[in-house]
Amino acid sequence: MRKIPSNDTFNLEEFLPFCLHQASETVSQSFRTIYRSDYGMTRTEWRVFAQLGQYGAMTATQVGSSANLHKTKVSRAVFTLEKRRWLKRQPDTDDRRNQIIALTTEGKRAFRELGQRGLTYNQRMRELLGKDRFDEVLRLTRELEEAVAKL
Amino acid sequence: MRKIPSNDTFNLEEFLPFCLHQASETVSQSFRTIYRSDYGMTRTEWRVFAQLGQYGAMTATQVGSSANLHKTKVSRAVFTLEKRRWLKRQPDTDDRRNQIIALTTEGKRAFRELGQRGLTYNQRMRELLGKDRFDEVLRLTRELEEAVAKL
DNA sequence: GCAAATTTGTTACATTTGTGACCATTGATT
DNA sequence: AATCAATGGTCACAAATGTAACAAATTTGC
Repeated sequence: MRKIPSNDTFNLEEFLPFCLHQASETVSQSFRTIYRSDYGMTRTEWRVFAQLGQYGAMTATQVGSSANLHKTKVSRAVFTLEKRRWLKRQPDTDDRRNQIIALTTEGKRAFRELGQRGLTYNQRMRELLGKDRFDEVLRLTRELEEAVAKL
Repeated sequence: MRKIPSNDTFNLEEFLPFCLHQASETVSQSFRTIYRSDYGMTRTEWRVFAQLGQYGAMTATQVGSSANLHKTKVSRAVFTLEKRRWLKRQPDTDDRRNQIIALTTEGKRAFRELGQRGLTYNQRMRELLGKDRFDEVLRLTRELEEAVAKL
């Protein structure tokens, strides 16, 4: 009596969405305390903030498409971050539907801090996992997205 | 003037939580339509359901620890799946706090269907990504969780 | 130039999730 | 045995998200 072959039977432990979700959530939660406890941000807020810190001023739509966030999520995160005075909006004179969003001076300062924490976290994980495997993970995440696009 | 080195500057595109989240969400959403549109299930329900289909009867706590779901999430998913008559609960005579949860006959039938869809999806992704890379992803997801545990 | 279609962003409402309190039961300490 | 702590599960309330409708600005097609 042989073991059930994984190739013609559903097996959760080899099911890509499940495995990825588990790993991703485990990793995300381990970083969460930094933006959450230390800065009182939600995951969405942190993601919007990081986009702006990384790439500079852009419109809400651009934030959303770059980080894969629905426009309502972006809208709400922008509102909250604005209240915190970490970003401000400017009307776009070319297309008055847009608003250009950019970090304030204080927002940039906060981003330098948080970016530093993120860098430290990343380096730590790179050590723990091994640099080759870490880089392999990054490469594979890109390839995964390309693969899904071909579905 | 050289490019900013990735090793001493925060860079979103190499930030593990971000990259993993993007890939994981992209993959999850591409499978979502199957349990969602076709079966009207939420992600949490599907995850609880898959645990039970895969591993058989167990307590709510076991479901949660196996799939990394908070007990309230499990509790609510179990309630919904029970209404749908896909699972039922039995009191545990050894420890009357527990309830043993198991799929019903109809639940098992549904799981065979959904499992088949999942298998097909997984095989498709394996082809698209390449078997080696696919297997590599699965291996790395496990190693990632171990790495986080050492944090 | 103008009506219809599209895009940007916000809002209201419904659904889902997070958090803490809670009850019932079991285990541990004495 | 009596008390106290720990565990399994549910509930109520708050916070976050998804969805659809919307107004305002722009683009398209005629």
